[in-house]
Amino acid sequence: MPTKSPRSRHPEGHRQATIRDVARAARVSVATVSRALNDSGPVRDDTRRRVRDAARDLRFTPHGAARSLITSRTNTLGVLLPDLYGEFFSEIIRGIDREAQRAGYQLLLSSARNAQDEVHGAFRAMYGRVDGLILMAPDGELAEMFAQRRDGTPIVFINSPVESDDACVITIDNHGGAYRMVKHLVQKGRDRVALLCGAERNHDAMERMRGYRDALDDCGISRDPRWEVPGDFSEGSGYRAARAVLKLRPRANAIFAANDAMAVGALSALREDGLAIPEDVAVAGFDDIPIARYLSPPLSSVHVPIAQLGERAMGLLLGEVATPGAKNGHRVVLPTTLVIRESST
Amino acid sequence: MPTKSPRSRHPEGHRQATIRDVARAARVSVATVSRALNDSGPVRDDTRRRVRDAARDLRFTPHGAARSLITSRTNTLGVLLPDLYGEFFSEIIRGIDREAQRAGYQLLLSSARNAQDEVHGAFRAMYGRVDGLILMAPDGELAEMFAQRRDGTPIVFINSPVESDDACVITIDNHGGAYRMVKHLVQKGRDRVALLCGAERNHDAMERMRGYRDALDDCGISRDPRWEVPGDFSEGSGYRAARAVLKLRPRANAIFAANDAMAVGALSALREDGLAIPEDVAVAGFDDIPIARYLSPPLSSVHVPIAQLGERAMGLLLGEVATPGAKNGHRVVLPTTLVIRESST
DNA sequence: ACCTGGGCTGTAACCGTTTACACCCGATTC
DNA sequence: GAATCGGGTGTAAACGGTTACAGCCCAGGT
Repeated sequence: MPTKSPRSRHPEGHRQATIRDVARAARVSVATVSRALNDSGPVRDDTRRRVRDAARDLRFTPHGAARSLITSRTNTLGVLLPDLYGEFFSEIIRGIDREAQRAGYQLLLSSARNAQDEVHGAFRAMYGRVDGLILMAPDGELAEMFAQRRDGTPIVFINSPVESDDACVITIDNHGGAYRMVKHLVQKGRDRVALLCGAERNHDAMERMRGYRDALDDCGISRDPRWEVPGDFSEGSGYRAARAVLKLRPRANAIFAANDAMAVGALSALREDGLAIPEDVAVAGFDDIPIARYLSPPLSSVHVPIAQLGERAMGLLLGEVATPGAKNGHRVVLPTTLVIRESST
Repeated sequence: MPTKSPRSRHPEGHRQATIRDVARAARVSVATVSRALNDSGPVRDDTRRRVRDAARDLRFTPHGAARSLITSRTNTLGVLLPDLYGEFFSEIIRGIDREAQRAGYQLLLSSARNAQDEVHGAFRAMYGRVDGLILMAPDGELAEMFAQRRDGTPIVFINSPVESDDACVITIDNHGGAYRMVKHLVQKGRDRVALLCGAERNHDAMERMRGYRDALDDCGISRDPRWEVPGDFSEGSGYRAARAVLKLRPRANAIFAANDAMAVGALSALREDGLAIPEDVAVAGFDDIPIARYLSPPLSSVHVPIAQLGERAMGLLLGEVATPGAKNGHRVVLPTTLVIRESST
């Protein structure tokens, strides 16, 4: 006959032990258990031992939600990215995770295409489960909207065009990188440089385009708008964009892709047409994702310290979380460097 | 003079509104607010409207931890991976995320090299914040240890060698894939096939090696232990392993890498030595990560539906979470298929 | 006129922790 | 020997939601 006790034990399998169970087993109060396990107050040595043993025997694991409800700390940080596809995001997550792990934090991950309601939904779902948030929103409008928020949650923006100067935002030198890469191509004697553009309404893409244009202008090379072909940062779009470029006459003798994924697509389009790289067409990308050096030919690219970008963002966030009052708006711009490999020599 | 009220308002900036604030503003009880916002009970239309308006005005966001404490549902699932580096993990996370998003779940992500205490630590930190867990532990001992656990949390194992038949585990056909790939190489006339091994104590790596050996044996080709060179699944180790292979005489005329990352490293080693692929040495990998087709030459590989692996795992977990009692041990083995590209033609 | 029933609402218990506060008690100080 | 002190412990109030339960009110049936 089943007991009527509200806490019938082991209805089937084991119920997770609570702090009360441990207290009962160690013949002390819950307060003492808490103090003993967290070293948060005076406890006699033998009491502590009794508590620890009981906790071990019962396999006690403190309930995370309960703990954070009262302490209002979750030891978790949210990460909200526009996408999860490809090596760029993989690397940035890795950097974020590495730094978070070092500081003993967990990661609550979400991806949301830049649709506003999706991002807001994700944000709502995270409230009360995170101490802070890393947000990557290359879409300006969205980023600014979050920068306006004035609830307590610290936010660090990655690659987001936010103006508010009390916001924490970390970006990379898109313009400078693109500018120098295009100049390099020109110096190598290329005078017809095509650009495979990144996604629309994307701040990084726009900055890179600006760098491309400025470089050509400064070199006194006339630009041809037909050579700025649209893309969306994916391999497939790079492939298609390159195909489009190759149809134009006179043929371009260099292709600058707004990111490496598109450059990869471009490489395979060129190979299909039997064009020699870099002899017929030089190719360069942006991001310097890990495999860039392993492509053939190895891909010249604007090096972005991707993992470091993640680490620094997390570092900023950790600082923000530690000093809640300090509304210290930080702005960090990571430099980009040229990595010249065979694809543009 | 500062008020002594325990709930002094807006000490600086805004405090997040709680359900009590909404109740006060709408002149109803908290119970009614909860019912109105969650549609979880009868509420008069105009009351509901008042509540909704108040919630909107106050920017009320329910506190996740508080909610899950009482409902004992978190709408979050844990993901514990051995590493985060490279396209394989990136893809699997993407698959997991896609399925989780569809079902309205969040993801709590952790990576822990297979050190036992790290994994246990991550697990402890997740308790009370997740409804279930996806665990990838190619290390047998560790996986088995978790399979033994009998607390309530549903766990789904990916690519883990767990025997217990009431566990949920999803794997891929490592042996069959490797076997068929090696047979393919032999059919192309390669009689000296080297193997770049994966990480030690790794179940996938061992299965792939078994497939390699069985295939050679079945083809009546004598195996040379020197041609099984150690690696650890990274590009760098693939590069070094390939270098080691090339030192051996007679020279191998095919290299089968235990995963694509190592194959990428091998390709660049071969290129450095000026060897023609596939004429001098054929190369094949395992996983068929997205960039495999964009390498040059495009890489033959054993196709693994990586994203699908993640999706299916999440699907299994969602089922498990939905029906807590059903201790239905599931075992799914996803088939692998050969994708032959130029690197082995 | 009374009972019944159902729609709407409020009160309060509960989830599992942490922690302010009070208490007890033995040792030290004057 | 009283007062003080401080280490060790327990009691109970939080934290912010959900929900069982009870009460209220009013329509409808007898």
